[in-house]
Amino acid sequence: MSIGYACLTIGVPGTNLSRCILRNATEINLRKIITANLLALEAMIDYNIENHIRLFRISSDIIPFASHPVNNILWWEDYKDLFLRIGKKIRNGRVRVSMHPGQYTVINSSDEKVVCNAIRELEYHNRFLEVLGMDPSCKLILHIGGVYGNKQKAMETFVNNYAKLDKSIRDRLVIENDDKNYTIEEVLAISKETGAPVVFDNLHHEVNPPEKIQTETMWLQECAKTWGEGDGKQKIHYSLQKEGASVGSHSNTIYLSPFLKFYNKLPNKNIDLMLEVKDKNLSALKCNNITAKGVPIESLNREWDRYKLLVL
DNA sequence: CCGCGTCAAGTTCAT
DNA sequence: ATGAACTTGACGCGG
Repeated sequence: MSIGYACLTIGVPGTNLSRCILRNATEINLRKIITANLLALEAMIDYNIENHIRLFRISSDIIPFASHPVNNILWWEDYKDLFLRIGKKIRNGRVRVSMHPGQYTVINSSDEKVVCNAIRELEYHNRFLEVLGMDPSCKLILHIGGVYGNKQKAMETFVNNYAKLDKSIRDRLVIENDDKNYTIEEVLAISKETGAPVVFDNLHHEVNPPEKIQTETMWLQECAKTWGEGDGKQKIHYSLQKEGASVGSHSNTIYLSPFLKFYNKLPNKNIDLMLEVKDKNLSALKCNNITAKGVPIESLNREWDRYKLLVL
């Protein structure tokens, strides 16, 4: 099992991402940010490899306004060398990367323009992974979208619009249950129509349980069946509710007791587990260290010092 | 230079 | 009908 984290690396110099607001998005400024962010991404990848973290979600914010008309930069050509260099590190380091288009990416919208923008957004993410040279086991994770007062119809819209996507995007797309609208049961039904693999998110599942009552283990096994030959290992998302915060918000850190309880119940340990947690790499190290074998002790000690300094 | 309000996009829910 | 939450911390402006 690889355990990974999303988008940002805590406490490591040179890994901070830059951005700007729309009215400052000049070509010069955008280029400055893109270069800085690609170097930051490289630093995050270096860190992950050094610390035996083999699962990582790349932030959507590396290229600012990537699917917005204000950004006309041919970044996939102009920064190709940098992409190739980073991609090589990712492959040699055997890191599995993914991306997760944001909440605005809604391909089942009743508004055609929204769908159009969502497709542009998917194209951006897919291109990013392609330019890095990542194979289709490096996934794009997407929620189903809105309900619009008629879930059955909204699910059909998703299936129809999914079918219209380029094959290269379809080959990467993975769908996930969310905390408000679509339960794991419904996402699995959509998977049946589209063939898209399903990511099981434990907290979303807890907060938004399906009508059909069955154990988490059984849902995990059903999701496992949706992962085909070229899709790589089954992936799941794991997070804990932040105490005292609104329902579905992520905890600051992963507490080992509930994590181990979850881990021990997993029907198949040969899967990849993405943590969604505020302390990012620190929890990834903690969870990797308690489940994995063969992590060098000096790496463990160094990271524990870092962890104590920042979190405890 | 410090601190606090702001930030592309969509949807749902609360008021 | 309008606004906040979702989730997020860096930016950017005003003091």
